[in-house]
Amino acid sequence: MHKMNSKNKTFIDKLRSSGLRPTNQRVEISKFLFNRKKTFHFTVEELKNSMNLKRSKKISTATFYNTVHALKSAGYLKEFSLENNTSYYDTNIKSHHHFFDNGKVIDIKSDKITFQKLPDAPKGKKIKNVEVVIRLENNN
Amino acid sequence: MHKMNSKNKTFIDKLRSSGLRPTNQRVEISKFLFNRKKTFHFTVEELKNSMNLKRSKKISTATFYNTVHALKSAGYLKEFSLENNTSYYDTNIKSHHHFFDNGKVIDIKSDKITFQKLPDAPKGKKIKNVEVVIRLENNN
DNA sequence: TAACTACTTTATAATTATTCTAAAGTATGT
DNA sequence: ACATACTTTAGAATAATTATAAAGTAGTTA
Ligand SMILES: [Mn+2]
Ligand SMILES: [Mn+2]
Ligand SMILES: [Zn+2]
Ligand SMILES: [Zn+2]
Repeated sequence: MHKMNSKNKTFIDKLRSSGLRPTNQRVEISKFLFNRKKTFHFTVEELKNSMNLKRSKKISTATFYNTVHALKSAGYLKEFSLENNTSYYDTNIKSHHHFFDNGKVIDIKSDKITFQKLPDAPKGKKIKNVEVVIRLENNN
Repeated sequence: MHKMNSKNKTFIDKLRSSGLRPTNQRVEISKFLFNRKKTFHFTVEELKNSMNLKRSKKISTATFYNTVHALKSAGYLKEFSLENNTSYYDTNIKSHHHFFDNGKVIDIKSDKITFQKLPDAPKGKKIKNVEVVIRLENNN
């Protein structure tokens, strides 16, 4: 028994177009991920904790993992890594750059960085994308 | 009871200067890591397997982890991440760039990439380093 | 609407990478 | 050679993730 407003329509389409039944859990997760103005960078554990905190009926860990993987396979999420052993996900699926500031991740739009010189791909290979990480530290 | 040639001297100094006693295990690992012409990128598990394969007396997993961490803390190794949840280490400790080609990592010297435009650091922050990953795919 | 079936969720077990623990072994100074 | 602090090691513990399989639900279809 759940209501459905026009806002949710988008997510339902996103899910259906990925061959995923728009179950309650999936719609809720999609809403949480995509219904925001700024890019969202997260781990599955963070996603689970922040969503389940507010819910009486918790969504299971497995469903968070399943849904994030499905959305990634469908091309709605991008995976990346910091230097620990946890997967991060990015709601910005376009090729782009990042500031890394002590575990905090900030997007840099692709056109904010341009190259003067870039190496050629080794023979038999071609460049798929070029992504830059700018690591930050505090002044002084 | 172990012999010691002049080749090992370097590694012993490296270890001593890091406050580490040059035990047999640490010297062997250092030799394996640093006694090569090209940069070496590896996971602890890979290191352990390739070294222990050739040895009758195996070095323990804990010692591989301990030694790699110690060498990293001493500044002789750099840690980085691909998009799985495993730590990689790099014997090239200078800031530099990489090609990523299906799990294979290739160094790009810093001066092979130069920038035309780079964003400013957010206020209160400064740039520590800028590293580029060029992802490759096969032609056609 | 009832029934059917394939897909989904979930609790729980398993796996992988890594770290911790504490006992036995070793390097270094005296 | 002795003492002592540092090291190695097997094995237990932890964290992130994936697998399993039983119970539940969505999208048909009758
Ligand atoms: Mn881990
Ligand atoms: Mn893992
Ligand atoms: Zn991003
Ligand atoms: Zn490198």
